Amino acid sequence: MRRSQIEAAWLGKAECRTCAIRDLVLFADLQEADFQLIHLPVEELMLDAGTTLYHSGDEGVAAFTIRSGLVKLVQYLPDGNRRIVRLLRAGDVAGLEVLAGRPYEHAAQVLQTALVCRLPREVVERLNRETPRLHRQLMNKWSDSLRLADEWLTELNTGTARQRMARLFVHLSGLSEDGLCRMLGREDVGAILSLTTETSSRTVAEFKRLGVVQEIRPNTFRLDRGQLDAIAAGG
Amino acid sequence: MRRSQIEAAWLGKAECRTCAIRDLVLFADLQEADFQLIHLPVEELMLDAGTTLYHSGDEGVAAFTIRSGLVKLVQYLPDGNRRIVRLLRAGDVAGLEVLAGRPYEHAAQVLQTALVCRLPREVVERLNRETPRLHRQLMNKWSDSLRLADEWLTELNTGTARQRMARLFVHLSGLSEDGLCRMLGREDVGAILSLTTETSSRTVAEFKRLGVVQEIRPNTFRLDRGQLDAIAAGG
DNA sequence: CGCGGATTTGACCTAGTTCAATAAACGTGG
DNA sequence: CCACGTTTATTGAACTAGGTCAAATCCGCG
Repeated sequence: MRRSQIEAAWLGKAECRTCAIRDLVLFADLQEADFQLIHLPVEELMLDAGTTLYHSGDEGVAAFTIRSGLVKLVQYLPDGNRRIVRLLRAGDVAGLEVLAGRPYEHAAQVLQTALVCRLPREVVERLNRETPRLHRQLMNKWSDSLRLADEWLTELNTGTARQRMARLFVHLSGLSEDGLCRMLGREDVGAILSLTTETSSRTVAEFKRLGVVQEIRPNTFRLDRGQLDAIAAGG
Repeated sequence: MRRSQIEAAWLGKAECRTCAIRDLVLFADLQEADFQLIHLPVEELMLDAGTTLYHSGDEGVAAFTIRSGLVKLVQYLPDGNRRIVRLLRAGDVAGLEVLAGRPYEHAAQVLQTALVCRLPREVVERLNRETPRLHRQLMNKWSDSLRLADEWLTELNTGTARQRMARLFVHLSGLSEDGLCRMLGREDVGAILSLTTETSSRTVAEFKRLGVVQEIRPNTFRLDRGQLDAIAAGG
């Protein structure tokens, strides 16, 4: 049982002013003067796969901007069952709920080495109070999260295992620049699509056999979008 | 194919200042002066079951506060499939996404006669710009919606048909003051739990047979929470 | 009373689960 | 760099929950 070993990954204070992906993130609209309002440090962290950003139920002291990599939000059921409710990538924000004064809703774990910025709750709250320029972005992030959650339900939890898996391949390919698709571990796939690991494995195997996907290197695939779309639609 | 017959249900301009459920809704924190900022009318509407508030993809001109009744948010898949992604009741807000400048994500339809307030986008935007007191509430509503969406996925789309149905009964009973539970049409139940109407029907029938629920009058049930919780947990 | 939609029930069938065994992949220390 | 233990993925065979198709019943309503 490791608690988050976040401390180990400290890179330094982030320089938000010159952030390369600022147009993607929460501080997109901020102007020079607004940055004066940031008094607590925004830290930059490099986190390896497997690291936990926070646990479900923890009191929220910070939200996290994902600058690169991939993070999963996991929710546990009373019966021990486990569902992955969202995947976050560059530009997404984990732990928005703390800005509404609530504890974390999920556990957040790194799937692919991630660079994240830790935004203390007070920094965001202060900025939100003092400058209206953050409102719009914050609203956008909420809206994005909600749209993602709804899509997740309708796309990845509706239809046959083949359809859902096809949609997952497409979805994941959208998360990487190169055309390739890094598939997740079979257990995680199961927790996303509401399938057993066995069925996940079998379905991926079937797709390989049919040539719908091609395994370039272990668990990394080249996709045939045409065929995948056909399957996703009910082929 | 009826378009929304919202016009037919116009009750008059809402008097937000004296709203009976103001502490529940978006304008909870507003003060006397803030109401001066409302220039466009907030309309109050009484809508019968079956009425459509808006369609997916429509350009958003207003959000809606639900004051009573029950509203479903429906999302359609490319293949014609249909999922209900959320149920809204008193205090909830439909169409928040328009405040982030996006078109409606879902279709919103009334399930049980509903009293709603129509909040023109500009009213909320103006208030949001000019008074910070709305921010907090708006944030809460976003956060509520997101939590509801995630719960929906983990509770109502995970486990066996019996478990999901048991959780739906419990969930619905939470939406009415009297201890009773008004169940939805079997087709809607299917669209919520990701089941066919037949399985929905069979499962409800089984629960009746087992005495887990008791049909007081057509489609209205008295629940045995103990047994339902047991089933929900995997009995 | 008779019509149209929703619900229930039955019989059959298949997609996906379960249980169990095997085989890769991966990290670790020698 | 290789042997070894651990984890993770794959595959098989038997089983079952839930889907499918079709018929029967119920219900509100003009």
